[in-house]
Amino acid sequence: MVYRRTHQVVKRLAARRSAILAAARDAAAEGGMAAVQIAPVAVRANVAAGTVYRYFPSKADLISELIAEVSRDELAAIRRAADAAPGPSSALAAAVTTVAVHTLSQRKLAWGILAEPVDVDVSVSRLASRREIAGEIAGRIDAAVRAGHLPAQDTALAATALLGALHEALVGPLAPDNLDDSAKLRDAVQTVTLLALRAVGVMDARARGLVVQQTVVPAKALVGA
Amino acid sequence: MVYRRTHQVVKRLAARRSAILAAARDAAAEGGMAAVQIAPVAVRANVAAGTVYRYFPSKADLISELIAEVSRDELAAIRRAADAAPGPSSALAAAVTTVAVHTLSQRKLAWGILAEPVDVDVSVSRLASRREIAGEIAGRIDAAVRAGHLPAQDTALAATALLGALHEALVGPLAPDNLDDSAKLRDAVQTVTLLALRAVGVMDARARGLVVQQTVVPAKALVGA
DNA sequence: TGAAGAACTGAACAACTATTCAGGCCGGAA
DNA sequence: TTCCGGCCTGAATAGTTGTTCAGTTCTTCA
Repeated sequence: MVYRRTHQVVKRLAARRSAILAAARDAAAEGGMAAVQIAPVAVRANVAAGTVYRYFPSKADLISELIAEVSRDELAAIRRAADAAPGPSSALAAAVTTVAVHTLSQRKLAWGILAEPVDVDVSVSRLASRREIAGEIAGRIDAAVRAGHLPAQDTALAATALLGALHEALVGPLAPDNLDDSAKLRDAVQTVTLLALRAVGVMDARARGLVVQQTVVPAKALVGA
Repeated sequence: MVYRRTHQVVKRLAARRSAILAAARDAAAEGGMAAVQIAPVAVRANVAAGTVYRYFPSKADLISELIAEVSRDELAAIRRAADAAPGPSSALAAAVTTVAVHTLSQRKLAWGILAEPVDVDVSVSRLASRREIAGEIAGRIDAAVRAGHLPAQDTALAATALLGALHEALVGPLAPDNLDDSAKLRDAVQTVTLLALRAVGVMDARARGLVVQQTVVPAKALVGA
């Protein structure tokens, strides 16, 4: 063997792989999953179309990894926010708010990742990612139920419904299209969070209190949106 | 002019048009919007591919009309159910239940019509249809608010969120895939209806009562699903 | 520095599908 | 019955886009 990968080469390969993924992410953020096409992504990443296939066996694999990456980020953010909360209800509110903020801050990307149909291969991996997030929410609901803050319920179904409500209200085709300034964004986040909390059985007054608590931190995240 | 359309010919043309639309609907019900392809639809409708273009200028027009048709049916069902209810809260519950039942009874079709991305031309017409349904729900929420049964709120956003919750919980990729027997179907409908009513501010106890009221009639509709 | 192998290129290929159109068919009027 | 014009057919066309691969360039190491 007369050729071995140098550390520098390994680094360059990794960088290129990241560049391709980033290019795919940018494309999705601009035009949804339909815009993630090999040729344009390759151009963005400054490589030839064929090179993409040295890093990803197929387009489906590329998209799967993109989805996994975005979902990982979101899940981490949810956990961070929820774990920092003082109690289970507050944690649930934080989790819901985080989902809302993340969704809003990259609407097209979220739409592509959440709803657009893709090959079966991709949909399998997407399903796994979404289940993780739904499971996290379900767990938070469950904690609040066990703490006696919420009535007993099918937490998995509730979590799914909550995510559906958030996504539809914030990025779906019926979502208001004038969520331009940050005041409106914050209003929208608060409104849907309130709806979500009441849906799982939080009393109106208490829900409003929890929503207000969640206002400060996420508002900052929206500035960069 | 030596040729004029006979009544019989007019009828045949209309029948053929309906057949094509029905074929498209069947295809969508089986495999989502992606399965609505000209050639297969033509085969189903017992016509040649080219004939489809004598009835619809393009595939986008065909799909637009399909969506409009399905939405019209659903909207009519919602209105019928809600108008038969004794009061505004009951009407809202009836409307929500109707959406849930309709959605469930044709999951693939609903998914295709609600979420799958299509050409811009189609998305415009789809948006209009969905707005009508969301508007109907928003109106019912508004009536309940005016009657003092619900707190004041952004009814348009609430309606959108409700639809999102229903759809995601019942037909989205996270929806439980074992909604096979009618008992489970009824459970699912009741659960999401309860969530939806609580989301807009119906008190838990009252919401449960409204949900029970709505159980009998729609259950029958599900038998044929 | 040169040989060997890895990485990259980008044009060609392949698969899929909406759309067209020249030619055949059928129904209507006289 | 005959002629005419709209209706229908379905193979060919055209556009799009994922994937391949022969040739080129770059990297490693003796």
